[in-house]
Amino acid sequence: MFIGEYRHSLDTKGRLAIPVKFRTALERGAVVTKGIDRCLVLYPLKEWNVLAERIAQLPTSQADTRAYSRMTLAAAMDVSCDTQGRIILPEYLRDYAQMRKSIILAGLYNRLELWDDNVWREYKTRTEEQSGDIAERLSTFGV
Amino acid sequence: MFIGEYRHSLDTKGRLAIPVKFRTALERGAVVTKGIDRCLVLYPLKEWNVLAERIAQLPTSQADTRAYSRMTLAAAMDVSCDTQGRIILPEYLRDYAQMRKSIILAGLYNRLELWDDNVWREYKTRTEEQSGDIAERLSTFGV
DNA sequence: GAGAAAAGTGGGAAAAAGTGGGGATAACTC
DNA sequence: GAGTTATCCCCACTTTTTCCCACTTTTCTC
Repeated sequence: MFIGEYRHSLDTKGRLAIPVKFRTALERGAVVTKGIDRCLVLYPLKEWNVLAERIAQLPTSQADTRAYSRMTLAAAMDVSCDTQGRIILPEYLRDYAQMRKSIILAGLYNRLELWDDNVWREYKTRTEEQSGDIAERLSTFGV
Repeated sequence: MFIGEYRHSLDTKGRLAIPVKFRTALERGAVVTKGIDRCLVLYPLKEWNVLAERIAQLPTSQADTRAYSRMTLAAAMDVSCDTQGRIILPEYLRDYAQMRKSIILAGLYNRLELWDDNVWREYKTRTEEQSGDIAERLSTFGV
């Protein structure tokens, strides 16, 4: 399971090293896609398949669901670690997540989130200020 | 299954290279036709047959379904990869999708969508603005 | 805290993928 | 049936990707 925060750097070829701990969980294949709040999400293939299957079932007749499947499925890209344990992030995903050089890898149990360092810091300061309010609202979910 | 976004270019002969990953899925035959939102859709023959069968069942009494079957069935053209892994897009389809040189191939699980680069970018900016609303409405589908 | 091992980073070279165009063959026209 | 047009095949070039080696930094061990 993925937990913890790591900072690695993106090289000029768009490669990102995966922490060793996580490599075995991804060696049977993985998929990166867009996440909410300008981050990327990396799923092990098994996790991804569940998600993709559900999205593929959505009707193409409605503009909403068409847009949603285009954004999630077309944005997804299957990746695998090279012999050095790195994955390649396609340009269109790096653009979306405003990635420069310093990248944060955040473990979220069944998935890894990838953030540009700056975006991550901004997000953190923004949410930490509101952490009290957020906690309040979470009570609905039994947390 | 098709996922990911690829940018390839259309040459003067109307040929478009298919990403290597996808070629095996299409080597038993494929069909291109008009899609909604000014894009083209490329189906492996098997997927196409399912769709065609379903369209053929639609009632001819309603103007909507008549228009839809005409658009999809009459516009359809069967294509196959040449020895370089390219397909030829007929002129009337290129015109419909306003295709110039730079083309986006978007994997959507059971099919590939083909977009002119400009149209794709426009569509994306338009939908990204509304992405919050879309997510809200999608909750209806349990996503 | 020094040395060894492991993890992460960078770049050059080989291989693969994508692109462009010439020319042979087939089809179509008058 | 000759000429024109379109289609397909093949070759050659360019760009991108992948593989591999080497270096740096961090972590661990004694």
